[in-house]
Amino acid sequence: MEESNGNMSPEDKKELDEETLFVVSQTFKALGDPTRIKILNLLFHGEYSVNDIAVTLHLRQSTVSHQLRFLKNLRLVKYRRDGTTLYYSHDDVHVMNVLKETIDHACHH
Amino acid sequence: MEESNGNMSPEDKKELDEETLFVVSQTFKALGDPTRIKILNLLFHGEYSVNDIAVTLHLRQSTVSHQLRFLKNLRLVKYRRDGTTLYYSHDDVHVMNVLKETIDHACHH
DNA sequence: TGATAATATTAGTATATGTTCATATTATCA
DNA sequence: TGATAATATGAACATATACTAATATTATCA
Repeated sequence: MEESNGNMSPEDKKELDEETLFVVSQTFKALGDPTRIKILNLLFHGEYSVNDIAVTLHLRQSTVSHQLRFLKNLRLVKYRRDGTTLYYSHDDVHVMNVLKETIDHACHH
Repeated sequence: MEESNGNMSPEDKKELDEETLFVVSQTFKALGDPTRIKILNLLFHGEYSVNDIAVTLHLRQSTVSHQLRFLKNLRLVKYRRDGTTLYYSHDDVHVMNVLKETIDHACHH
C-alpha cells in the first residue's frame, strides 16, 4: 500500500491534505506581515485597546482594526468589552510561542 | 530611562528593531505559501532534485525553481550538485522545527 | 433619546506575490 | 567540440495584500 499512509505521524506524510495546508499557510501568512508582528508582539504584554495599539505603534486606527479582524478570524486574538472600548489580547499560545522563539532566534543571529 | 530597554530579553521589547522585524516577517512569509510548505515538507525526507520535487508535487519545473530560489535566498534550503542535477535539502533547523510543530498542531485540531 | 467615544467597514489605490511560457545557462559526456 | 539534460531566468499576467480616507456602527451615558 504505497499510497496509504494512515499510520504515519502527520509531519511524516509526504503530501499534506488540503485543509492542513490551508490552516498552516494561513497561520504563517498572519505572521508574515510586519504590522501584524508588531501588534502580536505588543500583545505579549497584556491587553490593549485598538487606540492604544494605534498610538503605541504609530499606526492608523483603521489599519489596526483591519489587522485585528484578520487576526481575530484566525482566532489568534480575542477581545473583551469595557464600555465602548474593546481590549484585545492574544488567544493562541502555540502561535505566540512560535513567534517568540523566532524573534529570539532572529535577535541572536 | 523609559525609552531604553537594552537589558530586556529580545522578546520582551515592546518595539522590535527594523532588522529583526524584517527577518522575522520574511521567514514567516516563506512559510505562508502552500507551494513552499509542500516543498519544505517534502524536504523533511532528505534530498530531492528540482525535477523530483516538480514530479512528486505535481508542479511545473519553473515554479519549483522560482520557489527554491526564494527559499535559498533566505538560507532555508541548500543544494549539492551531482552532474547536471542539483539536489536540494533543508538548511535551517529552527524553521523546519517551527514548520513541523505547526503542521502537527494543525493536524490535531 | 440624543450626543459621544470607540471601533468597524467600505471603496479605492498602489504594491507585492505566484504562476506560466518561452528562453537562456550551465555542466556533462559522447 | 557539439549535443543533451537539468536547471535558472525574464517577462507577462492575474490575483492577493496592505494601507488610507471617509463613513457607518455600536454601545454608552447624560
